[in-house]
Amino acid sequence: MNNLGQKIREAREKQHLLLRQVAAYLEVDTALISKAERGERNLNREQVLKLSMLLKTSEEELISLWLCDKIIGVVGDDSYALQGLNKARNILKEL
Amino acid sequence: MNNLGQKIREAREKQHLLLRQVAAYLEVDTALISKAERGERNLNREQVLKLSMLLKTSEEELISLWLCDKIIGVVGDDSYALQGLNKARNILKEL
DNA sequence: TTTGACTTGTCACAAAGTGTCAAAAATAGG
DNA sequence: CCTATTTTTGACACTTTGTGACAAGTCAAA
Repeated sequence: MNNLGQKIREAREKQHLLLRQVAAYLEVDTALISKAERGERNLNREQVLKLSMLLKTSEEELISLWLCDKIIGVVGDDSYALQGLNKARNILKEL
Repeated sequence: MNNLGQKIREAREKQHLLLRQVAAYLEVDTALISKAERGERNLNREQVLKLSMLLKTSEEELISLWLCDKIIGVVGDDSYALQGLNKARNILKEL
């Protein structure tokens, strides 16, 4: 499971949209959306942005979930994950 | 530039080691170390661990710098980077 | 000018990511 | 139960990215 995917499925069902419809909106195959919702495939930033419109969800929420998933994918189960995260956080806060 | 690379170069010079020597220790080409120190190439986890021994630097410090670089590479210049980071942080704190 | 340290670019190969398709599985409606 | 529709799955071709090695390059010091 997957944070962004979970959110997307939730929002999609709340709006009574089919995978097929979401896929058409993003101009991709239905299978891709199915997989994205279950965390088997990644969407790209533009696709997430478009989804935030279609699904009436805040851009910030969706994009930060998307980033969150990518981060977890990268530091995942490393025993120093939190330490790395904190270092990154401090560096990004500067900019 | 690169956080891990910077640290490694610093530590290597403090110990008066040559790229060649570090490379031999890790059993890779000298060029790879040169690039790693300048952030052009990534090392893998084992290599970083071995380096922490050779360079007498704490494992935690080096690995978390390594993770930090990976995180920044992924969320890099996204305008929601910090929000994503915070979400990831909260999730990882749970586990 | 020669030597040794470091850097750079390129190569071949491996690994991972991307979107699509067809078919299978699950689900809902009659 | 049967059928139609939605969703999931696995395979595929293709592209992109990563990896390690090599050879040639720069540069400074002796």
